[in-house]
Amino acid sequence: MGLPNKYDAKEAEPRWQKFWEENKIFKFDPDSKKQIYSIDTPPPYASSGHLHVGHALHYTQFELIARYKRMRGFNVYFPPCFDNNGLPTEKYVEEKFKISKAQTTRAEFRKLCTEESAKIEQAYADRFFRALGHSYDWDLLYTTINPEAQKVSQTSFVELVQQGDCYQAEEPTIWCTKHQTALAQAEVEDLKRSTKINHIYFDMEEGSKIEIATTRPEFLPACVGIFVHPADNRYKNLVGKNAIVPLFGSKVPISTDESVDMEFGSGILMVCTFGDNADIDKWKRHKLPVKMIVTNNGKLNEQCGKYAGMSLLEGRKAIIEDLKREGYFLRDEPIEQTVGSCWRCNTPVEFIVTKQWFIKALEYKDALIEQGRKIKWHPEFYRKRFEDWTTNLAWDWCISRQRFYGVPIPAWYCKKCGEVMLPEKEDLPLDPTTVNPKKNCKCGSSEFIPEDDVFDTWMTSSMSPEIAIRWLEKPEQFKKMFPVTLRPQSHDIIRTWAFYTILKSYLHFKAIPWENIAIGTFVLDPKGKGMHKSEGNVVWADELLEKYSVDVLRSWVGTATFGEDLGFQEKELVAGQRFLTKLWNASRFGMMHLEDYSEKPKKLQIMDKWILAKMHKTIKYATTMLDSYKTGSAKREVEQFFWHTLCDNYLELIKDRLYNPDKRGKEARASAQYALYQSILSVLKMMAPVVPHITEEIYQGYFAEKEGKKSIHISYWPAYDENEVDEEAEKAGDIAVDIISTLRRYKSEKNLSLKIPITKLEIHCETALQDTIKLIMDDIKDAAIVEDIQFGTNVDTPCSKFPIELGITLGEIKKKEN
RNA sequence: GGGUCCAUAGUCUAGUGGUUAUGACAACGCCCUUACACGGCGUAGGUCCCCGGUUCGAAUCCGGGUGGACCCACCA
Repeated sequence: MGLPNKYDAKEAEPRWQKFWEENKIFKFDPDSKKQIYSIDTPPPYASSGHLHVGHALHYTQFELIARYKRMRGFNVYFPPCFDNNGLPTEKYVEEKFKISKAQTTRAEFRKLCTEESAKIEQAYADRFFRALGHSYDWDLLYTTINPEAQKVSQTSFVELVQQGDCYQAEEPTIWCTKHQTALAQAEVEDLKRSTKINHIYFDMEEGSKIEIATTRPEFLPACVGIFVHPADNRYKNLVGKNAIVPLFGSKVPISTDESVDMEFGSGILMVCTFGDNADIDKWKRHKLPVKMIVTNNGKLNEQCGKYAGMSLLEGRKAIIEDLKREGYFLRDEPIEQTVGSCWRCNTPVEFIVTKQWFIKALEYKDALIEQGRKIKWHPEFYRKRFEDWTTNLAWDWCISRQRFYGVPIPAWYCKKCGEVMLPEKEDLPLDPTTVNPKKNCKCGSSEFIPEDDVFDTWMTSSMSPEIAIRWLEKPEQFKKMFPVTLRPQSHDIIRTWAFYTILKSYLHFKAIPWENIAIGTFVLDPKGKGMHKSEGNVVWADELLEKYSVDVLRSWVGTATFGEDLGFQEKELVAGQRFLTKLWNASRFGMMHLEDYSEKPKKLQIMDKWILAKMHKTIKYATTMLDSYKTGSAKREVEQFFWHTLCDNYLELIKDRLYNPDKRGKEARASAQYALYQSILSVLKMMAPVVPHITEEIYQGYFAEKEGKKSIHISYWPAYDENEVDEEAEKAGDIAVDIISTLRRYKSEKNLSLKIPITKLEIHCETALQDTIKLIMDDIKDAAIVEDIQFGTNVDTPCSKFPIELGITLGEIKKKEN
C-alpha cells in the first residue's frame, strides 16, 4: 500500500500502454447496449521522418475526447487508419527506387507502393500513436488503399454514375503539366510571383493599331476574342470589327464585356484558350471557339507553327523577341501576380481541354449549405468557411487523375460505340485494366478500352465515415452508427475533406455524415508564426518525448481549444511536469491517510462539506465544458480546484484531524477521509483523459481495488450531485479560507514564519456572520495555529473577501528540541 | 477586393453586462510547516488596442478605425 516517493514516467508509461493493449481496454463492443460514440479518425499519411508537434497535438486533442466519452459510459468506436493513397506515396516510391511511372508497369508500381506504405505505417503506429498513449481499438484499423476502402470508393462512383450525379465531360480542366494530371479546384494553391506585363500592338483589319497588355504573350496563337468595356468611349468604334493577331495573322472579333477593367493596361483585353479562369469564363459566355495550344506536358503544340515544341516559357521568350523585331512590341513593366499552382509541386496550373470524370456539386450548393447547418461545428464560426467555399464554388468536382497509384476508376469504353460500361457492384473492387466486363455492350460489341485513370484521393477520403464504420461489410452496423458522432479535422481541409464528405453523404444518403465536426488546433512557434521546415522553427514531437514524458506533452495538448491556434511554449511543458509531480505527491498524501478508510460517515464536518461542494461544482463545470468540446476550459478548472482549493487549502485544513485523531475525534477523522477520498478520486478521473498514464498508476495503486475496475479509463466519470452542494457549508468554508489567508498574509508581510502561533484572535463582524464563523473556529485553529478565538472589537486587520476584521496577537515560536 | 478570427500586466492567458479583472511563467521578499523546495505564503506590475454609441453600469454588446493571423477571389 502506498506510492513510492518518485514517479518514474519513463518506466510507467510503456508499461501501461502495454497493459491497455493486452487487456483490450479500448475495445469496441458491437454487442453492447450502451450508446455509441463514433469517431471518423483522420487517416494520417504515415511518413518515416520526424513527428511534427502540431501533428501530435492534432491527434491527441480528439483522443482526449475519446477517453472522456468512454468514461462517460459511451461505447466508443475509435478506429485507427492510414492514408496511403495517392500522390504522396507515389512520389515517395518514385524517389526511393529512382523510377518513374514511364519505366514500370502499373501493377508493379502499385505493388511497390502498397508494400512500402505498409512498412512505414507499422513503424509509424509504434512511435506515434502507441507512444502518445492513444486509445484506438486496433482491430478496427483501415487504410485507404485496402480492398474494402477501394470497394467503397468504387461503389460510390458506380452509384453516382447510375444516379446521374457523376458524368464524363470534355471541358477545360485544371491541369498540372508536371504531374500530367487533372486537378480539382481544391488542389490549387496560390503562388505569388513577379512577372512582366507586356504591352503589344494588334493591327486592325482596316489598318489602325490597338494596344493590348498581356502577361502571357505565348498565348497569342490561342487568341480567340478581344473585349472592351461597353462604356469605354475610347473604343466604341472598334466594337464589331476584327483585329489581326500579330505574328499569327488570325482575325479576331472585338466585342464588349462588363467584366473588363477600363483602368487596367490599355483597357483592351484578349481572351485566349486558356490562359486563366477569366478566359474560360468569357469563352463560355461568348461561345468562342477553342484553340488548344498547350500539350499535356506544358509545351506549345503544332498549332503554334515555328514555336511548336517549345515550353511555355521558351515560347514566351521567342514570341516577345519576334514581336520586338516585327515592331509590335511597345514596352513591358514588372508586375506582381498570384497564379494558381499545383499543391504538390507548385507548378503553375494550365487549363487544358480533356475528357474527365466529374461529380456534380454546383447544382447542390444550397442543399449542401443546408446540410452544413445540421452539423454542429466546433467552434461554430468555421461553418462560415464551409459556406463561403460552397457558395463560391465554380467547378464541379473533377475526380479523375492521370496517375498510377490510386484507386482505379472502374469503367470501360466500348470500342465500337464508345458507350461507358460499368462493372457490377458485387465485383468491386477491380482494376479495369486487368479484367474485362462480364457483359457485352448494348451495341453487341465485346471489345472494350479500359479506363486507366485513377481517382482523386479525396474520392476515397470523402467516404471515410462509410469506410470507418464498414458501410458495405457490415450494413447492420452501418445503419446503427451512421451518421458518425464526430469528425475531427484541421481547418485547411474544410474545402476538401469536409466539403467532399458532406457532398458524398448527401448524394448517397441525403444525410449528414457526422453530427459534430471539431476543428483542430494549429500549432505556431513561440513567436506566433507557422512552423515550417524551411524556416527552421519546427518543433519535433519525438525530440520533446525524449526530454519530457508523454503525459507532460499531453498535458500541454489539454490546454488547447478546438479551432484556436496555440503557440508552442516550452515553459508550458514545465508547468505540466510540475502538475504531474503535484498530483503524485497529493495522491501519496491521500493514500497515507486512507489506509483505514472504509465508508461515508453518518455526519460530515463543515469543511468536508465545503470541499465536496467545490468538487461537485468543478465536476459540473468540467463536464459541461467537455460536452461542448472545450477541453482547455475543463482542464484549467480542474487544475485550479486541485491545486489551489484542494492542495493549498483543504489538505492543510484537515492535517490536524488526520494526524491527531484524539483531538477532534474519530468521527471527524473519518469525515475528512471520506472527502479526501472523493476529491482525489474525482481529480484523478477528470484528469485521466489528459494524463492517462500517471492517473492509471495512481488509480491502480489504490482506487482500482475499491472500485472494482480494471482501469481508470473504463471507470465512471464522476457524477455531479447537487445534493452534495451545501451552499451554507460552502460559504462557511470560503470564510474560513479568507480568514486563514488573511492570517497568512499578516505573518508574511511581517516576514514571519507561518509556524508562529497566534495566541489570541479577535474577530469582528456582523452578528449574522457570527453563527457561521462559530462553525469553523476549530478548523481555523487547526490550519493557522490559533490558540484562542473570540469575538471582539479590538481589531485592525480586514479580511479581503468578507466584511470581517481581525485582531491578531502573536505568540513565540516553540523551538524544537533535537 | 470580400470574408472569418484575434488584440487583456514583461510574456502567455481566463473572463460574452455589475468581480477588488483570472491564472501561469518571469521579477522581488519571506518561509526547509511531518505529500510536494518540481513546494508554500506574500509583494509589485494593467489607459482590458483607439474613437464613438447603447446602458443606471461595458474588457464584455453595437458602429467605425488601427494592427495581426487565416480563408476566398483576382487583373488580362
